[in-house]
Amino acid sequence: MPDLSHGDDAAAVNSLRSAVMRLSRRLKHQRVDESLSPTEMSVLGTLARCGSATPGELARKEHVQPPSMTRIVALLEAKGLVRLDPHPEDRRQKVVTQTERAEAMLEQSRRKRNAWLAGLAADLDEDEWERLRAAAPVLEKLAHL
Amino acid sequence: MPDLSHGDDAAAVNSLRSAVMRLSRRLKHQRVDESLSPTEMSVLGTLARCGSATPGELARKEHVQPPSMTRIVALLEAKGLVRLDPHPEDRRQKVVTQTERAEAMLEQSRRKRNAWLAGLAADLDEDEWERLRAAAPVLEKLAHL
DNA sequence: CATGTTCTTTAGCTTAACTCATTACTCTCG
DNA sequence: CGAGAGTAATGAGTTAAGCTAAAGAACATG
Repeated sequence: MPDLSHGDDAAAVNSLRSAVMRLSRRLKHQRVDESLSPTEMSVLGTLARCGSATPGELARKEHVQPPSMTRIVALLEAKGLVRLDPHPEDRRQKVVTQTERAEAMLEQSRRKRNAWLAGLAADLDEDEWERLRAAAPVLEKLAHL
Repeated sequence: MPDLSHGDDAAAVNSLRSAVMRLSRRLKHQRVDESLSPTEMSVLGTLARCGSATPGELARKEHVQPPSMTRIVALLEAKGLVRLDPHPEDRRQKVVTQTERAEAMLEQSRRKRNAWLAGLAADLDEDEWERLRAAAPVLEKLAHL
């Protein structure tokens, strides 16, 4: 249980908010792959982990409103990275599944990401990396809390 | 020096990217103060730390293009949170300083943020908070690297 | 001085989200 | 069984927050 009277928590929240906003701005432009927005990348990543999901589930995971996810899924489908099938039990829903092409592109983007990583490596020491690794799951938790 | 051959780094980068994008979307909506965008808040925070700065400096710190900062500063000025003075040595530049009103509003928003924090406190244990505190400065570094 | 460079600003555009409303389907309860 | 309530995806229009290109003013340097 965090000590709320401790000023450091408030300061950390401040600092996190600033850093997250600035970082997200950078990430928007520093795309590992042109032609694919960060949210689209994120959706592909989610699909890679979960296998397949309905648009609604994806919207909840990405913290985006359903209409936005409809649009994103449509774009991904147009790029051949995703397939839409009817839901087996509920004909209102659809099932979004990534194609083999998406796997190939994820692999390719993983390579590019490693290059970017190498660039960062020069500026962060091992202790800093360790902190990032440790915090990553907490940030994920925070993101969909 | 990070071990790039170690797959965990790539995974962590993936995870960080996703989490940062989702978090930034949440932060956009979960404003501690209506009527003030996250970037505007961030600028006020920077000014609180640095005293005062030129629009150009602010743009570099926030990783925003100069025209965007012009707009942001203009909005802050319209809300009476910031004052623009001529630069003492270079008449091309201006000096942005926060007003007493900004300090009051920062204090008020600090209170609201603590309430939000209290909400989160229930869902994070002390170890997780510790990781966030530890990672915050690294994220800041990353943000303006 | 003249030319080029830097800082801010203006104007117009793009993107990626949002809200509201609609359609299609499912579920529940009388 | 059928009517009304609820939920899923989507269509249309809007908004927000950044961007680029270009202009104007002030500085710096040959």
